[in-house]
Amino acid sequence: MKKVSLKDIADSLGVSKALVSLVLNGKGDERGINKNTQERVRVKAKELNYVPNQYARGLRVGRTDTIGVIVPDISNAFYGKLCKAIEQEAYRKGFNLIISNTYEDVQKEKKLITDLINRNIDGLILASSFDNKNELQGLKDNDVPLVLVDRVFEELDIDSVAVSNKEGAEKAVEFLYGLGVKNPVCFSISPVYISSISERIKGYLSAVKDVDKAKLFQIPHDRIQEGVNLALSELRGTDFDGIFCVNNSIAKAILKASSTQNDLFEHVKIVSFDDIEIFDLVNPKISSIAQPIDEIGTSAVSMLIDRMENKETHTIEKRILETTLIER
Amino acid sequence: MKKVSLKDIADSLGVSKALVSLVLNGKGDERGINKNTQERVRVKAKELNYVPNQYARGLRVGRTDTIGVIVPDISNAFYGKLCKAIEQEAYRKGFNLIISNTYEDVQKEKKLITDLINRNIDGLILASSFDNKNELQGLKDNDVPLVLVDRVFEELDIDSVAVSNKEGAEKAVEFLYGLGVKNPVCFSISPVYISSISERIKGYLSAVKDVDKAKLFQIPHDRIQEGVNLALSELRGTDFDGIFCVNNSIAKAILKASSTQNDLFEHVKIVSFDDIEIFDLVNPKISSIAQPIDEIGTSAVSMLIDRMENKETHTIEKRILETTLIER
DNA sequence: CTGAAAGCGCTTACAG
DNA sequence: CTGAAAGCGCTTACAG
Repeated sequence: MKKVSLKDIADSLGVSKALVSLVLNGKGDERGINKNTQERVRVKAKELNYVPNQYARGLRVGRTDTIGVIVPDISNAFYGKLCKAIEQEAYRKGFNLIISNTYEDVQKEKKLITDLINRNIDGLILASSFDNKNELQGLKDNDVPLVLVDRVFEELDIDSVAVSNKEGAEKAVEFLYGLGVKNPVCFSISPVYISSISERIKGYLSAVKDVDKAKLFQIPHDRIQEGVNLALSELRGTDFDGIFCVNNSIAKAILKASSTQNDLFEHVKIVSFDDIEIFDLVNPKISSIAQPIDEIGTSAVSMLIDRMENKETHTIEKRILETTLIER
Repeated sequence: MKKVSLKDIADSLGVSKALVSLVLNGKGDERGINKNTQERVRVKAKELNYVPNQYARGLRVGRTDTIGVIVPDISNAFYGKLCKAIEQEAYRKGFNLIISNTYEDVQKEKKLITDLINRNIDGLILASSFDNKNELQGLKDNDVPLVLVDRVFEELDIDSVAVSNKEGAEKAVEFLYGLGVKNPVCFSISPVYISSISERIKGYLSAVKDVDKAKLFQIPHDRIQEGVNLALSELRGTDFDGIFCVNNSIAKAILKASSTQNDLFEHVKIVSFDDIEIFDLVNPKISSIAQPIDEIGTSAVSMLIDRMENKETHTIEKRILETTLIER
């Protein structure tokens, strides 16, 4: 049961492959091919259940209509929604997606990037875990259209979409003060070199009133619950009364901890980066800094397509979107 | 800046493309190619930053090492985790994934399937929204290796992986009775023709003691909150004292509703299909029927690869995995 | 030990 | 209005 090819259609109709190709690609009129012939081709193609071989086509025209997407972890609510937004926009514009996760593993990220390039993707949307901008420089040299999302590299000339992380964090901390909080601490996640995280930390440090009393916890990303529990036991008995969480994973771990040590949170206000639906359902109340996820995804796709379509011209754009405070 | 091809390496070394191809595919020793020549080829390939063109390769060998995955919605916790499990196993075995969402849109599902076939995927993992098995029959005729996950079609001879939905639902309802519940109702989701959902409903109906008092709500999948609110207001004042939710989306809507009408839930026990992390963090307590998501994903991938490797032989396998009751 | 050649299925100048 | 031919970059018998 071999697949049907252009030649099969051509032979059974007594015309050339070229003609069939032209008709099926909608260039029949433009090339003045007999209406009747065109119709016969289309009918026969349908009858034989013809499916063009995209590999042959890709080889010939050098385009694959496929976009690669690499994120840390698609099962994280933020990246899940981001991928959904990217997928919808890409689909609308006729592109398929190859999605992969790095789980913050730099080696895996390197391998994935090579894999995707091997597969001749037309472009790449990347939320990178790299600590080193040199890795990306290589990618850029490779001439693959690239847009960074969520996590960016200031020093590199690469298109990117992200939110104003520092300002968002400042907004969060100021909100805590507004609620009467005196000593807000920051629960951050490591690795800290990720731009989004480091910016949020900067925001905390810049907004905190008494820098000497500022407290910053670095929770390892692969042992979040453990780290959060540790931090909380360290804080117990001190005069902290507010927590700024740099992302939703931290906030979830705090929620989990709160189920066994509810007392600790009676007089503690919490605000977290990332708005996730859980926050609507739980106690203690967690306010949040919401990111415009759909807009991030849509922007990333359209910037990437722009970049693909006119590679040479076109200056670098580093788009920064605003966050929204959601009070609870 | 053209991409480097086999020919470039061959020319610059004064050997043939064939030799370069052989060496780079690790067949140098097997074909007895001079160790020294092999080394020169590898060094040169690295130096020129050679990346093989997978489209040319795919065209030639008829394999793409790519698996298509179609799910209703990757931003749903269940499918997000399922995709993660699939991705990890596929990556381990050297395959990439093309992931797409249908959002329960049958037309989109049809188009996506055609798209993926056009892209010459080696196989497809599908959680289908089809109400009609004929759609899938077409796919099967097309000879694309296929494994159904989560949602299956009893009547079709297609490999599949799912859990024992009916038994899981029975377990859930029996658990409610064990807690002293007298009148458990069922919150289901429509469309009801989805196998997983219909099986869970069957389970509820078979486990419920007083069939005359059994109550089944069909909540439309695209207006869940609204439907749940409506159902709850209908139930208010009746003697219902237990809810079985057919999936996590329903349970989340109930949680949301509970924040404004907490009183309603004081004497109502809840159990839901799908175990999601929120359940650890909220009130009212929600027990759950957990699915072995990782195992579903891993099984799907290995069954698919099996199927790809020996298409003709190999009988159909409909794998059913067990669920676990998680009491809260 | 190595090379020349065919061919995967398509698209696109070119020719008539 | 239509066809013959080249060529995208690779792999794999075949020949020596």
